[in-house]
Amino acid sequence: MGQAWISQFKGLNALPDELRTELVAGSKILMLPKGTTAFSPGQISEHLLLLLSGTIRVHQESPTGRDVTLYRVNAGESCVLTTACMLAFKDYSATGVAETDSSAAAIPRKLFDDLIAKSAPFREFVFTAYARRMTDLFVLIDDIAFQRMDVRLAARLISLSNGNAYVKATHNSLATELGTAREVVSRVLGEFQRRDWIKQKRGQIDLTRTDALRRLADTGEL
Amino acid sequence: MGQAWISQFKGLNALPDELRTELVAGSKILMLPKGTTAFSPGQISEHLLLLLSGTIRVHQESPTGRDVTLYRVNAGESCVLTTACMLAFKDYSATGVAETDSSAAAIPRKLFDDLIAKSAPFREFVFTAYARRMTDLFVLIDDIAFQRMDVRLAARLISLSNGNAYVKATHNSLATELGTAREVVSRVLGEFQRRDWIKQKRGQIDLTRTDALRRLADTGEL
DNA sequence: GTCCTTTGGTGACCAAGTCACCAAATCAAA
DNA sequence: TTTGATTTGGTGACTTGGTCACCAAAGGAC
Repeated sequence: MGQAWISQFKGLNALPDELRTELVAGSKILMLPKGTTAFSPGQISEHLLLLLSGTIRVHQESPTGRDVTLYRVNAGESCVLTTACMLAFKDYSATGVAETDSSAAAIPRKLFDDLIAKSAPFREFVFTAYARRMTDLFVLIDDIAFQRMDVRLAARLISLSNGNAYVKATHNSLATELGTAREVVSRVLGEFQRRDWIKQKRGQIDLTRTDALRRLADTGEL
Repeated sequence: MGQAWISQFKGLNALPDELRTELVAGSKILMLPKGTTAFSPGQISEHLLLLLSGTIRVHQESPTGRDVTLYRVNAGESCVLTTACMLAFKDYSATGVAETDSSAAAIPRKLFDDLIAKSAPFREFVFTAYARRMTDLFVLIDDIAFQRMDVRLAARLISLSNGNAYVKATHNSLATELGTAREVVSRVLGEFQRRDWIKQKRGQIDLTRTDALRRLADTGEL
């Protein structure tokens, strides 16, 4: 496997070769089988994770016992939430769980700090990741506060389908995705099925009219 | 006024004297009269703002035309949202407006970048601020998604009162605070008044039973 | 005073969240 | 392979929150 992984991160292209080598040499490859907790509240993180394959779902458990998905980290992205804690010695309140078998390059705190100090392109890489996540959170807030559930669910089905004609998910997991209740998901899916936009199976939803779902997601109509 | 301002930021105490001097010398004091926009989407920010006095309300206007308060920046805090954009050249989607007459030290991008490179304590200062804001956003998401309106409104009234027995706000501005509709605020305030917890005047709310409000805010009961 | 704008009140209605169930599918252990 | 437990999904009644369409009172400008 060697050094190939670093080329996945276009933000790191701008790094001079010597730093790229240093980065690859100083970090470890981590395997995260599906379901592994990549980070969680309370444990202070000693690494910045750069996700090489798979996806990590970052979610938050509410004091009230419920759960929302905050965002996903995809292959080629960094898990920047932990860096704030790495340098600030504070703990965060969100949990990251590998949603599929995943692998990541783990950059130790010391190396991370060195690179931040030494390299402007690396700084830009890190701050871009921050900006990206903040923006994701703003969009999420807007969605939760102002968007109708059917619109949000349609959008989420499309995004979870990854271009396939089906989504593997239970009503419960979709409810967690959107921070709502299972019954609400059941109702909305029932309505989608009544319109023949989807077909429901146990633990799976087949999308038969992606166009209609997309239209609802985009325009909020029909 | 001289160099005194820097002592307001305890995160900057750890900086060596020479960097403190450099920081003070290289930044400008900015006056932000009430209502001034400190930053807004589209305009690329060239400074990191350290708020010396007053408060800045950071809010987001939704595509749907509505508005939520994301968080407030108080005196002694930094307005870290803009830094992500400063270094990442991306624009954010939130607006910061001075809520009272305010003043801030503005650190130019180049100096900010220099300090990040040179000083570990400065890095810690910046990343701590990030961690703090991210946490604020997580709490907000949780609130919007899972908390009842009466509980949220009671909490907000207490926090906006700043220990006084009144809050200067219209139903409309409170609705924006919480990302809800004016009618909802009117209803809940009506209920509070019926219980003699508050007295409503035009543009102002007198808190007569802070204890009851606090109890509702804390426990979600009564 | 007379407008006009801002602020607040209200009822009817729709959407979303909660509660309390139940039924079917699946899985594991006996 | 049968049985029992668990997971998943369906549903109706009810509460809370958001929207719509008004209207009325208060305060400022002229």
